[in-house]
Amino acid sequence: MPVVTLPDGSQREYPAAVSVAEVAASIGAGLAKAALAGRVNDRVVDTSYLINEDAALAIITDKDPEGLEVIRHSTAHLLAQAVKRLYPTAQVTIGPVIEQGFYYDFAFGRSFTPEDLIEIEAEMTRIVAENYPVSREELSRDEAIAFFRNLGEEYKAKIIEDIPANETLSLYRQGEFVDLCRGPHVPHTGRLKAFKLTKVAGAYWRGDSKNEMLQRIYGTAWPDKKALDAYLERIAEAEKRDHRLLAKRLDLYHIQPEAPGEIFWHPKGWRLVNVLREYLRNVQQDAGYEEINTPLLVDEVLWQQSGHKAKFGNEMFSVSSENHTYLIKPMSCPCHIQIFKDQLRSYRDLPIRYAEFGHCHRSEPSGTLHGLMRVRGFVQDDGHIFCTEEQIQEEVLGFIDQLHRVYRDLGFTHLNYKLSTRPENRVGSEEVWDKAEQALAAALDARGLNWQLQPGEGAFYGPKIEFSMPDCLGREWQCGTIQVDFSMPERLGAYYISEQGDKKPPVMLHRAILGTFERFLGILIEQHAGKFPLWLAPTQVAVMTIASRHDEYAHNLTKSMKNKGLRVNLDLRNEKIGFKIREHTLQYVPYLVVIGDKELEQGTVSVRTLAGKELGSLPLDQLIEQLVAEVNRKGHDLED
RNA sequence: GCCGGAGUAGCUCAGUCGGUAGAGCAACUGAUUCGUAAUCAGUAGGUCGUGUGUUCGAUUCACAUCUCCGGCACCA
Repeated sequence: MPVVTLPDGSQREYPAAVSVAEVAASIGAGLAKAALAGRVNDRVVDTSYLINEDAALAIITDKDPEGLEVIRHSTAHLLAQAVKRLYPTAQVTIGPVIEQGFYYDFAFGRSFTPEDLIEIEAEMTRIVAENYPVSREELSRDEAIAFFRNLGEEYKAKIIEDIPANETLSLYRQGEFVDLCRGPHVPHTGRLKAFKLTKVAGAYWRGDSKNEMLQRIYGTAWPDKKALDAYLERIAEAEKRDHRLLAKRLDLYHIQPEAPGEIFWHPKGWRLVNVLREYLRNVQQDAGYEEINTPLLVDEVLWQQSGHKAKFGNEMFSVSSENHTYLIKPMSCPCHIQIFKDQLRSYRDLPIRYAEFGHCHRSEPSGTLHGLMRVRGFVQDDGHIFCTEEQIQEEVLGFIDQLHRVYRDLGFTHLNYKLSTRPENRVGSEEVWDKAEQALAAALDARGLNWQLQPGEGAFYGPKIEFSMPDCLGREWQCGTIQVDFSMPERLGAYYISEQGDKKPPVMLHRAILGTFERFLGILIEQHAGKFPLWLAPTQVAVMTIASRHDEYAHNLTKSMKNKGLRVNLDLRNEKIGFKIREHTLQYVPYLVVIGDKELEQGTVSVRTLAGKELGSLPLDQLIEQLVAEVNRKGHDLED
C-alpha cells in the first residue's frame, strides 16, 4: 500500500505498486500526457518505474530542467536508431547530453556528410511518427557484453567490460533499436518533437588522440518547435558578436597565411591595445609592481635548466646563430628570475613584484588557432611576485582584488573560477604541491568565490587559479591566472638571505590579469559587441562638417579635443551629413559632432550619441569637460 | 596534430555539368557644398588560395600543399 507524497505535500495512497505514469494519470489527464519522467526520492526515473513503497514523487515534464535533459538524451538515442537504420555497419558508442543539446559518436568506415545529416534527420522524424514505446530491461554485465557482441557492437561491449562485474545494467528498447543506457528516457519516441542535427566532427575514441577517430554528430533538442527556433535565433544573434567579424568591420587587425596565429594590428586595434596597456601600467604601479623587460631570444641552456625544454620543447620556436640555439620565449618567468638573482636579496626586500608586457611565442598546433583567442604570438601582462611562504596568502588575495577591479572597469560582471591542481608531468615534491594547492583554495574561499576543481590541469611547476570567461558561442577561455611555484626559483638558483641568515629560495607567484592582450581583446570585443565604452573606444569622437566653409572651425576644435587627450576623427569629406553620420555610426564611434553654419555663428558644437540621442548644441569646452569626465569614470554608470 | 567543410574583385556573395568569370558595396574620376543612418553619373578592378597532373583547352576534373571555418586532442 504505497503512499506517494507529491511536491505540494499532498499524499495519495495506492492499493498496490504503482507506476509514475499511473500516478500522473490519477492526478489528471493533462499531467499524464505531459509526464516525461518522475523524480522518486530525488532519483530521476522513467514513467514506467514502479513505486512499491512509500515515496516522495514529482512528475517531470518538459517544464523541468530534468525533463529537457531527458528529451535530449532520448533524442540522442533517436539519432542512433536512425543511423543504424540507414547505415547498418555503423557501430554505436556513447551519446551524452551536453549544454544546449547532445551528441552521439559512431564508429563508421567513412565520415558523415552534411547531406547524410539531412537524411538522418528525416529518418528520425519517421521514427517519431512511428511512435515506439521506450521500454527498459535489465541484464547482468556479462549478459550485456554477450548481447552487444552478438549484435556486432564491439565498442558497446568494450564500454560494458569496464563496468564492475556484479552490476546490473539497463537496456532501453525502442522498436528494433536497443542501447545500453542508465536512462531515464521519454515514454514514447513520439514525445520528441523539436530537434535539429547541427554538425558532424571527428572525435577520438575515449577522448584519447592515440585512439582511432569516431564520427560525432551534434544536435540540439527542445520541448517544442518554438523553443528550438528561439534557440537557433539566439545562436545566430550571438554569432554576430564574433570578434573575428567585428574586427574586420571595425578595421582592428588581420591575419594572413604567411603568419598563421600572428596578429597584424591595424591603427585602431593597436590603439585599443595601448589604452589597455597604459591602464594596466597604472593599476600595477599602484599595486607595487616594477615594470621590467626581458629578452625574446634566450639560449636553450636556460630552458633546459628551467624544465621548459623537457616538457614543452616541441612548442617552442628556435633560432640558431653561430654555435648557439636560442629559443623564443614562450613565457617570461625564467627571465624574471634572472633579474631577481642578479643581486643578493634579503628577506627585507620581499615581496618583490615584477611586471612585464612580455612578447611571447608558442608553436600552438595548427588546428587550435582561433582568431585572437588562440594565437602563436602574443603579449602577456605577465608578472611575478617573489615572496616568502608567509606572504603567499596576502599576495594572492591582493591579486584577486586587483583583478576584480580591472574586470569591473572593463565591463565584466561575471567570470568563472577554476582551481587546477597537480598534473601527471610535474616538478616538485608532493608536500610542496599540497601547500601550494591549499594556499590557492584558501584564497578563493576567503573571498567567498564559487570555484570549480580541475584535477590534473595545473602547470608543471605549480597549481593555478584560472579566471575564465565565455566567448559569444559559449566556449570558455582562460584569461587571468595566478600560480604558486615552489620549484622554479630553486631550479634556476634564485635565493634570498632569510632572517636567520641562511639562503632560501623564494616562493614565486606567476600572475596575469588579462592573460594575453590578444585573447582578452577578443573577449572584450564580444562582450561589448564592438561598441566600446568611451574610455576604450579607438575613435571617441567623429567631427563632421556640413560644407567646406566649416572646415577651419572643425580643424580648430578637433585640435582642442586632441590636446585634451581625446581620440578624434575629423571628417571633411564632401558628402551629405546623413552619409557621414551613417558611416561613423556603423564604426561605433561613441560621439558624433556636427558642424554647420549655426555652430560656426554661435561658437558651439552639435552633439549626437552613437545610440542616436541628440544632445543639442553646446559650447566646445562643455563637451570636452563632459567627455573627459566620462573617460575618467571608465564607463561606470552615470547614475552613481 | 587528427576528422570534416570551405577558399572566385578590397568586402559580401553569384556563376562555370571543362571553352580563361558577374552583382551589390567599397575604390577611382566628374558633377553636387548639402543639417543628423546611404546624392547622381561614369571608370577601373580577378593568372577563380598555391603547385603538379589529365586534356586540344582547367577556375571547373585528379593529386599534393597552404590557410581559414566547425569539432576532437592539446593549451606552460
